[in-house]
Amino acid sequence: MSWTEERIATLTKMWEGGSTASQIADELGGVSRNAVIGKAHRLGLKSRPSPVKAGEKKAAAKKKVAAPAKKPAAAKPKAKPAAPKADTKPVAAKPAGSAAAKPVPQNSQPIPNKPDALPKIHSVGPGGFVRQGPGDQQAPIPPAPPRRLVPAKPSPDIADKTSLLDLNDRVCRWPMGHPGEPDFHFCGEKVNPGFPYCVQHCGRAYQAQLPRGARRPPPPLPFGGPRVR
DNA sequence: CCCTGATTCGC
DNA sequence: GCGAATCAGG
Repeated sequence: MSWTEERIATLTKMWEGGSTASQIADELGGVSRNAVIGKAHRLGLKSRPSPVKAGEKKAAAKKKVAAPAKKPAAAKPKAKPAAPKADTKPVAAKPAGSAAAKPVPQNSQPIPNKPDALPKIHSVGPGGFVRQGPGDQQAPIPPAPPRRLVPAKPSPDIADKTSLLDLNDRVCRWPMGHPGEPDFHFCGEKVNPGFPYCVQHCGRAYQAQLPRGARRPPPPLPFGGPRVR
């Protein structure tokens, strides 16, 4: 599988929408969870509630498939348990799941006022995502949001449709239209229990193997099949 | 054990 | 660039 524009768009949206890498991989199909994560990082989007936080150890040397030949005397400065970096402070960015957890109200954002904030102009792509300019490196996001960001609905056009953000284990995930397009949404019907799709779409997703010679005409593909323009 | 994302590194 | 292997935390 290759990373087409549409697949990348879906990945980006789902990633930013809070879906897990597994869910994204599952939705895209043909790729592993690792592939999704790897791609996400390469795309520049990252940083999500990761179980592994600062202070990791890079001690373990990775050895993949049987190493064919080692480089002679190619010492790699790898393991470096020492040199504890003291630069990053543990910015407690708890999801604030239990709001009343701490009676001590940790100071909220000092609201980094930016008097010189340039009125950046973003172009908005189909589906409502904000395009990044060429050298527009996503800004470091200095103020770590104390709570999980919930992206607003991309567009009112699909307010009554089942958007990516509306997906859960109980609604049909059959895609309607093409990712990245303004009206892209999901079926949203109640799922056939045990399946990711409703009864109707299960019938499309899972088709019985017919005996030879009794082939069906066209197996309908997800995403509406090949694009017709 | 399961899950998660991060990272490395051979391809 | 890609992604399996591996890691590490929950």
